[in-house]
Order: sequence, then structure tokens, then C-alpha cells
Amino acid sequence: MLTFLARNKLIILYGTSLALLLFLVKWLELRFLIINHASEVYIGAIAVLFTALGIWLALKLTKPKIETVVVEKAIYIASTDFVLNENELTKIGLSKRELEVLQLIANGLSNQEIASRLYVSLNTVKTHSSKVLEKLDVKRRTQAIEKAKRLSLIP
Amino acid sequence: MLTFLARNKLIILYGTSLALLLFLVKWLELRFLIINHASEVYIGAIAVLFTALGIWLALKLTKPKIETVVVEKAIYIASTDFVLNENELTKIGLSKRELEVLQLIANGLSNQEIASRLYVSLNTVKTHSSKVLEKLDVKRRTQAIEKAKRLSLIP
DNA sequence: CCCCCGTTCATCCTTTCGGGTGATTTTTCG
DNA sequence: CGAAAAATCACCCGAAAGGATGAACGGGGG
Repeated sequence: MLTFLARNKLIILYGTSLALLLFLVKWLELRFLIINHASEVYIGAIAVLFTALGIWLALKLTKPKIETVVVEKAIYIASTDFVLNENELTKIGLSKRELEVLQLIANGLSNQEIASRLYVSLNTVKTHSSKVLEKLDVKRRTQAIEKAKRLSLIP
Repeated sequence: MLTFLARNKLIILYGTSLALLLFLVKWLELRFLIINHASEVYIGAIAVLFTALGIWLALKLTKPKIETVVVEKAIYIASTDFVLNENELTKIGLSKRELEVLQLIANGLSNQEIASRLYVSLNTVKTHSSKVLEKLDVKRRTQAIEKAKRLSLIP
């Protein structure tokens, strides 16, 4: 019931207004029929009155347009956690020992220092280091470091 | 003159319309005075006509109001942009050239490749490289890279 | 004018890295 | 169990990096 009133609010308003207007017209018509020689004033009044009514109705009936503007707001997230890229690791085929040596190289250790750290000989480290360069398809350890970080093999 | 017209555009338009309406009213009045017994129809027609005219005028004279609603949409972006740590750079005292060479070392270039890139001799690059190691207080370029990244001197 | 700093370049020498070749031992997997 | 892969080790040699020393030049500031 209330929804019916709300939905048809404009129609009811317009209908009531027209009914009132017709009543007003009839009433004015009867009064001016008595004063017969004043018909020109009567007509002029009606013209102005109903023009104003039309303007009022038009302003009431037009709804303002609603325009939605979407503004994208960038929120930056610092990503500092390293996650090993297992896919790349499998693809490149580094062994556990080779990856270990690569990490120590990237930490700035010399071959001899790595050998001491891992309790192996310098020759062993050189062998692993060479395999790392070969599998990463690079020419020197600085390139290996850069590529391994880029591929998320080392942090 | 033109500004007067532009500023009073509505007034002039409304006045002209009213003049036209009065003319129309007078004209209709003369025609319906001839057919005297049809005064009721005449009045009804005037009422409807001028209501429509008012509506038309209102639509022409008023622009529809546009209401703008701004909606913010959050977009999350991982922050990968490097920001140089100027404090550390000043503290360590690397020159522009030295920093440039360090960056190229970290990109995996050999000394000879850096020399070609910068149009200088290999000796010049070795000199800068040595100064970089000295100022960073490290023993080899892999250590320099690691430290420079840690201190946000290079991306 | 002198001093300092940055840039460039050279030379000599040492150390480290990287390529190549080969072998042995250990571990993993079908 | 046997084959393949991984790990370990050795040796030779050249390339590259790094240390030390020195010099020349230009620009800026006192």
C-alpha cells in the first residue's frame, strides 16, 4: 500500500494538481461569466497562471542526473619476504649443493672461504661454481648473482 | 552590448516569450469571440496550452542538475621501486662515477665491458673499482654488491 | 698562487677466478 | 642390483680482478 503510494507519487501529485486546476478554472469561469465584460483580463490571467504552473511542474518532475566517477587509488605494499621460485630452480636444474655455493658466493665469500665453510677442498668449490655458471648460462659470478636474484633463486 | 545580451539572456528570452504569448492570447481571443458559445472549450484549451508551454520553457531554461559521486577503488601494488639512500651515500663518500661503475659491476659487467660502456680505458675502470672496494671497506666485488644493496646504494 | 678532489691513464705484480680434463667415491632411483 | 647423478678431489693454464705506485689535467675555493 505504502509502496504503491511511493511509486506512483508523481502520478498522484500530477492528477491531484490537474483536478484542482480544473476546479479552479470552473470556479473562475463562473465568476467571470457574471462579469461578462472582463473576459480579456480573465483570459490573460489564465495564460500567465498556467505558464507558471507548467514551469513549476517541469522543475519538480526532472530529477538530477547522478554521475559516478571511479577514482583508482594506488596503495603500495613493501614486499620483502623472499620466496624461492621452485619452478625456475627445477627448470635450471641446480643441485642442493650448487644452490648452497651460489648463496655463499652472493654473500660475498671467496672460493677458499666457501671451502672452509663447507669443509670441502677449494677444487670442489670451483667445480660447483663452474656448474652454477654453466647452468645459469652466465660468464661470471656477478652475472650469476644478478640472474639468481632476478629469478628468485636466492634472496 | 554583447555582454549585456549574455548576462540578461534569460530575462530577454522570458520577456520575448511573454510578448509572444500575449499576442497569441489576443489572437485566440479574437477568434473565440466570434464563436461565442464555445467559451468553455476555449478556456480549457488555453489552460492546457500554457501548461505545456511552461513545461517546455522550464526544460529549455534550466539545465539538468548533475550530481557527481566519487568512488575510490583501492589498487594494491607491490612496491619494487628503489629509493637511493642519500645519507649512506654521503657517509661512504662514493663519487658519481664510482657509483656508476658499482652499478654496472652489480649488473654483471666485466671491467672491460664497463670500460667500453663508459668510453674509458680498462685502467680507469680498475681505478674506480678499487676506490669502490676501499670506500665500502670490502675485499671483492661480490661483497661490494651485497653491501651496496643492503645499504640501498644500488637497486 | 696553492691546495684539494675527481677523473683519466699507465705500469708492474699478485691473487683469484674460471675453463678444461680426468678420476674416485657416494648417493639416488628404476 | 646396476646405472646414473651428485659430490668430491686433483692438476694445468689463461683470464680477470685487485693492489701498489705514479702522473697529468681540470675545476673550485681560499
